[in-house]
Amino acid sequence: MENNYQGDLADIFRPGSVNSGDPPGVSDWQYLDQSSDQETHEMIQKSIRSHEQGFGQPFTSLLTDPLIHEGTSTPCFFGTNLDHDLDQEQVVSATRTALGFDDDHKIINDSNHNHNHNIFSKMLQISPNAVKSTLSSNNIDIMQITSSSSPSSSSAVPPLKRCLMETSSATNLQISTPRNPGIKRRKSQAKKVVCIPAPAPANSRPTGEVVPSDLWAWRKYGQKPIKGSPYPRGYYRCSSSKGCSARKQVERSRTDPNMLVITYTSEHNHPWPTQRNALAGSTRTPQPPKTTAADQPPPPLEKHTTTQDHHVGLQVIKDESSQLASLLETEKLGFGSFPQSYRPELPEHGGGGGQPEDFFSSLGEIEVDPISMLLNQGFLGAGDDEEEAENYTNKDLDPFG
DNA sequence: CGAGTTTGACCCGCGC
DNA sequence: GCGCGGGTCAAACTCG
Repeated sequence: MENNYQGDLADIFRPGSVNSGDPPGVSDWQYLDQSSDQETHEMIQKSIRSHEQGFGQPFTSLLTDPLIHEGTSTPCFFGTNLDHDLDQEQVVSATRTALGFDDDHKIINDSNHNHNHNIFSKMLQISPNAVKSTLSSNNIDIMQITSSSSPSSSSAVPPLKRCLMETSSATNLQISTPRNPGIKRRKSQAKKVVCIPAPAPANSRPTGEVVPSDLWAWRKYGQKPIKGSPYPRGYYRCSSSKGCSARKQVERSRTDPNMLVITYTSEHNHPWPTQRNALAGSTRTPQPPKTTAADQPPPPLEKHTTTQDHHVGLQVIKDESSQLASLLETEKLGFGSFPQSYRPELPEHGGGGGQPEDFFSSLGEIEVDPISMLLNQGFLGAGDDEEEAENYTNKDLDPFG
């Protein structure tokens, strides 16, 4: 049986100190925070302590980048991974250079908002070499990839804290405690929680969410109002393959409507879909609600429209997300410099394949969301050949190099 | 026609 | 045991 587990964000942005010379530990969080406050640190360290006590793995990742949704919210991704023990050798940390940290744990490209670099490009610069070089056994599963000045977030709560707040409950649900022996219960299902910036604030569409599409085909099978939250939760299952048990739940953050909390449940039992038609699995333009306004949850924030950008193959939201789309368009996700072995399975064109151009052209026929791509596919699968990994340097992986 | 979403009903875990 | 609330099912519907 081949290993279909493709890794996730947690596998990539796992622990370790940013500076490989530093001992890993709570102190690593010093670099985390240019924007978070004491309370945030306490939340983090609380999770870390839980982790150290064996209560699962705490946060796994958090990325922010002010340029993606500059002016709306600070994107951050926040994951947990509690369903399996990761091979420590898979863990990535070499972020100081790959992700833009300098020796002082300051963030490169922070305030300058270099628009030629985005979160994805940074993520894609991670070298397998680096992954293996800075691993240690007692690490913290969180790090901030880029700092954000988060200049115009309307919320008084720092984005990081919002993420922590938003995901902490989901995380806690899965932590096994003596009082809560994880037998066979719904709550004990392995979950990965990802907090991402909402493509657009939920305003014109009272029902449902504009869910960032990913390479997987998701079919919505339900939606429920959630008690205590003005926003409904959407339920999606993988439609890429029959029998795939992968599911995800999408809901808008209660504390920050600009954020989407996506909870992934179960793993895909199949490789990435090699090709998808334009509609399959996509979130198509929402139908007008059939129910009365009184039946609808409140959300409203701001108008937006959706579209399917078939050129890039990414569902985007016109207005602020077009920025992201154009970034993807121009940078092609940085995959051009990805080692073949870490590329997703994609259709070959004319027997070509292998060349970046072919790879890029193939992107036009699938939906690509680097977030989920990294989440679900990862490029650091278990059992990566170390020798192979050493063939790639940061330069090789640097789309700008 | 086959893909999707919507939505009320149902199932079931969990707390009291 | 009961009720609440989250998760899933499936019929009805829309869309291309």
